[in-house]
Amino acid sequence: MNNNNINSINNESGKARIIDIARLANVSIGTVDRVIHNRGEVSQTTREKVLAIIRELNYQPDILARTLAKKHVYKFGILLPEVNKDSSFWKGPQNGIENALKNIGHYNILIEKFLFNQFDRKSFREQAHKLIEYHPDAVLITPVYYEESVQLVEQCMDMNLPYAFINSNLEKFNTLSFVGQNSFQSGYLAAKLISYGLTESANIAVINISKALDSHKHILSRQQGFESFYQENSQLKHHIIMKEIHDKNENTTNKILERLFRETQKIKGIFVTNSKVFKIARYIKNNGLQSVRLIGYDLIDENISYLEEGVIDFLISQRPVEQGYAGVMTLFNHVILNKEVSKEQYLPIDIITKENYKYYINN
Amino acid sequence: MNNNNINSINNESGKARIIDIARLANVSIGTVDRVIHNRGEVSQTTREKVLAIIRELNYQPDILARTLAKKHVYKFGILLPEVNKDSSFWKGPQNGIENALKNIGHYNILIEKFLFNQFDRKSFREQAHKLIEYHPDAVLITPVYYEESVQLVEQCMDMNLPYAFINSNLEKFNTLSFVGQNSFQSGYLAAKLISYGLTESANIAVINISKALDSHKHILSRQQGFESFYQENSQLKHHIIMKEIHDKNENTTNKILERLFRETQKIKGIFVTNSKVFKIARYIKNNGLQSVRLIGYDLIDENISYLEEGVIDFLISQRPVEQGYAGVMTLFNHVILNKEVSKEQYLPIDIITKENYKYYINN
DNA sequence: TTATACTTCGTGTGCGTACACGGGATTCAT
DNA sequence: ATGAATCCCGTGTACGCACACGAAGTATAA
Repeated sequence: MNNNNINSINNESGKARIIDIARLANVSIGTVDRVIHNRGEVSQTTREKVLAIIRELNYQPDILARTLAKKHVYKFGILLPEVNKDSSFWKGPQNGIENALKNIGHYNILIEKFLFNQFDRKSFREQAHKLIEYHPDAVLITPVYYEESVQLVEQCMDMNLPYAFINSNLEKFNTLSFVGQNSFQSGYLAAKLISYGLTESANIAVINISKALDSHKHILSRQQGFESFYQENSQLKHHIIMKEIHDKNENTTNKILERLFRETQKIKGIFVTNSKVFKIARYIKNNGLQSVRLIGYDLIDENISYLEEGVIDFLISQRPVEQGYAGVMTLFNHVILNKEVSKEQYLPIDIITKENYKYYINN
Repeated sequence: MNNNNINSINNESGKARIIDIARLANVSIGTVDRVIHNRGEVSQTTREKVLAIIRELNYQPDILARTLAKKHVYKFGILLPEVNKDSSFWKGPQNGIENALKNIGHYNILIEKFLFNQFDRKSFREQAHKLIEYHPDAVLITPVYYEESVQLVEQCMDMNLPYAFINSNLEKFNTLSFVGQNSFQSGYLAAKLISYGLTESANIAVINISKALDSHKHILSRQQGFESFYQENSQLKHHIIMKEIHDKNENTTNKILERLFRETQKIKGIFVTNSKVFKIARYIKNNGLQSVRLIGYDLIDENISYLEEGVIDFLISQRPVEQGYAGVMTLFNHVILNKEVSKEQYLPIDIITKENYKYYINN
């Protein structure tokens, strides 16, 4: 009549439970629990017997029941730049973080963001300090300043805290994972796009716009990727001119550009190595310069209108939302699910144009 | 000493539980449960009192505890084309489905795929029948054949089964959601890419390659989008030639192409409206045709080598993996989480080149 | 031997929800 | 007034796991 087969070793769903292991090992669930969590107080023989059965049944703890039973609230600390008036780029990762939280929020997870001023080394240091004091269970870092990041990472290692990087990488550290873009290849792609169908000989400008002198490593990689393309395609007869702009105000920028266009004829293309491409676009539009191919980075609000008007031809997107999302999910997979996570998560190098940008704007 | 405040209305985490509602309403949790699940056997007054408190506390059931307690296994039935030797495109959605299952598999979810032969209407009908007999809790449909899809959808409506579409849409039905690409806009973008930097006057061929006469609606939209771009940019002096190829064997295809190139001079660009672009690429490569810009759809294995070699300039990707993923997640959000899902989920129109394709290949 | 300490293990309770079961209260008919 | 039927509702158990508590067993010393 009733099929409550109490002696069944597995339940009908086929998934092994702690009680199944316990029965097979002739011990109680308490003992199995101690073995699973390495809590000691188990004899060597029992321990091995239980472990063998766990392996044999390929036991995977039920994550729902575990979360429900465990009172612990996991805390993720995230160090990333605040949204500033210069660029809305960092809204992306923040949205991605929120999206991730919506997906995994059921699992007793608390996320605290520590936002620093991208252009202020001291602010980075302060927020890093607060991050540590927060006593998180895992950490996501945007390593903007090298030395300070190294220091932070070393603290994490001392405290046995898992950490991952987004947007840029500190390669020499054994991080859980890096989530971002291959900067070199994105620059390489930019060169391809700018040269595509440009058969005549031409001058191409590469412009670095930055606040301070220390251009970030991935900015440099973009530039190198760009140059690498032209080294491999020397038949193109394109000549590259490098230009650094330390971005104080619009006036200085304009003067530098005036001089550039005065001194160099036939500039057919400009590659801006970061999201500040709208500043160049503004100049081009105001001065009625036609037929200059312009390419830069990131689908931020400031760039969209110039993309719409055709002043900017292409934007390369780093999938900012996905960066935040994948960063959080990486911590989650490692800390809560104990899953393997891949060390390098290179996100696609999206090509954005006037015709497709609308479908890249989410949240 | 101990702060087990038994009379606390909310627990420290701030989330309202059933027991909190019960206490506030002076009833037992059983009654609250009956109200929540509309099981009747509750007086009108109590029911309203409980509902009021539920609203006031903004009670959200704990999805983990719910899943744990409920024995029901949710079944999702998915109707989609099998991977065939003509194209590996449908591997993408299948991988996406697997990915989704890995994410939400803890929630007692069973996914059954019903695979039909894309070129066989009868096979579609049979699998649709099996799908219904499977008695799923929700359904994901790739509506390849119109009449049969309509019939299937009507059955779903009769059985009160939620259903969603991926890849292509049946617009007149009130589906849960459509996950796919804006075909018109993708064709529009293709025209932009093919014309970008092509200043000379030229002939551009648009080629439809299909097995049967019934070209799918979204194929037609792609073509219309392409034409639309040139109508809006008549200054380009590009002339469009349409060509239908009913793809029996390579010989027939080659003959048609031979005639095309013989009769029409100065073909500078070719737009293939689906993933069969590798067939054109093969012809172009074998006949040493240089400087023909070639663009088509989908990052499938057959196309990659031609992309590598530079025969295909661009591929437009429909994010096949994400289609499968988003499709399953849509059912999950609706059925298990009772979340709102957006009616139209248009995925980005990715531009794939030799330089960035590697970062789009996952799983 | 008895007292003490330490090791090893089983039991019980709780996490928040679902659902079966059955008990008290009310109504209606006799 | 007594029985049966009906309507409402509370209680208990289960889901799979974590963890506290304490009990039994073993070893060591007095």
